[in-house]
Amino acid sequence: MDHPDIEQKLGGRGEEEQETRERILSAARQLMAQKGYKGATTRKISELAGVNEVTVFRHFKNKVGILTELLKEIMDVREQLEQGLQGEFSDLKQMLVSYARTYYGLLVERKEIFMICMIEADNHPEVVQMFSSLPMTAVEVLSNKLLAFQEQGHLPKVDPFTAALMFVSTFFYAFMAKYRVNLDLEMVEEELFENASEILLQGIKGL
Amino acid sequence: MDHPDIEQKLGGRGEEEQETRERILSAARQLMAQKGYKGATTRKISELAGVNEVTVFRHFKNKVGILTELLKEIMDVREQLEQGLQGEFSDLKQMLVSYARTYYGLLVERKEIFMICMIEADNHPEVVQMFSSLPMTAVEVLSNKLLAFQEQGHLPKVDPFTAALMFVSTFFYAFMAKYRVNLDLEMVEEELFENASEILLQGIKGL
DNA sequence: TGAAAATGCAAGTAATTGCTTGCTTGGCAC
DNA sequence: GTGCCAAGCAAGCAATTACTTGCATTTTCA
Repeated sequence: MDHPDIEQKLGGRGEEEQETRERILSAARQLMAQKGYKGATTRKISELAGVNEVTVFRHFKNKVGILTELLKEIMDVREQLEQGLQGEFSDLKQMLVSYARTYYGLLVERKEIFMICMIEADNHPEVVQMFSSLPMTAVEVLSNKLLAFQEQGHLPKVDPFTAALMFVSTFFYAFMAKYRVNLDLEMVEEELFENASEILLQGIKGL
Repeated sequence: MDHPDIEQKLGGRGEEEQETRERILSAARQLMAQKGYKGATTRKISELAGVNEVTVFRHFKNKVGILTELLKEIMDVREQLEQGLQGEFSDLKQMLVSYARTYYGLLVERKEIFMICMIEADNHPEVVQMFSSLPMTAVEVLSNKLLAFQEQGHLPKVDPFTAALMFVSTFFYAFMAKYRVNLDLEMVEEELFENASEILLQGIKGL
């Protein structure tokens, strides 16, 4: 038995095993995002996963073990963001729209984990470290790109950091409103990407 | 004894009493913001407040009683935001800077309560209602103001909602970064207000 | 089929948590 | 003084929580 964290699927079987483990993780992910770490009791997790509570402890050393496992899911954020900026774009606006899509998509895709991070920031130091990576990474990556544009003479002298911050914040806010506060923004996401990109480029005073 | 929520300071004394009550509230505010509602145990609250645990229950019916009391502190947000837009401004930029100051100041002033709301959104329905007021109210208020400007012909046809969302998000993000994730933005707030207002108006492509 | 591995079930444990009760103490007003 | 009221103190209580142990049962694969 021990802790099968190491063995992946060595023997013939391992599918069922991963299935159970995955169900536990999924239940924990959902509950912790909703109720917080403390609110997600091991009993509730096991019930939602449809397994006995003991099984949870057979798969994970303890409750924090589950959390740390979940946290691994946001490790590769920076890479993904940078990758989203690799391609060639017809113009600056297309790049911004694309970046918005990537970032917002990333948030939605892992909404539970991000919620957990938001909620548990102060309680688990590991979380802070992991979490701080995302919001500022997103700003940094875009900021650097804008700076590059600027140095090529394609942009006048505005503060690229502030610009990046404004842009990224917008989608974070929209994300939070929709998935945390359950507010309807009354706006299609794609439309928001377009509008925000336009405004960031031209300003509201227009040309 | 009962619950002195009603009696304010009728008799001669009542100062000491309010003092204790205030210390309890303050401790709870701090702890709940840090550790969440569950993490802020009544024992920890009493310790931080420097009173006996029983005293807590002499002042509040139960633990939720403390929370609901704290939540009252964000009821008047809309008014304050609208008030901040009442005065006369020399130009649009000054108005934006002023609005940014008001909004950000509001967040900082009541950071603990807002943190509690963020954390506890799903667990306490009353919280959701209270909380949803702020973020979208801030957007709405500004959005309406921009719309008015637009109707007066002072602004071209951009989506005022998106513009307001971008603007408000920026300071919310900055606030979260500083007070939740403890990230240093390496930027003076006042400078951020200026830069963001400039960008919102002119865009990064400049005139 | 048969051994091994994974899961279920029953029960329990020590710690924590929200909250109560009964009693004492100390300060203020009359 | 005397009576009142807030607060402290000691103790406890019932529920919950993370986690364990021992054993029976099922599933899987060779």
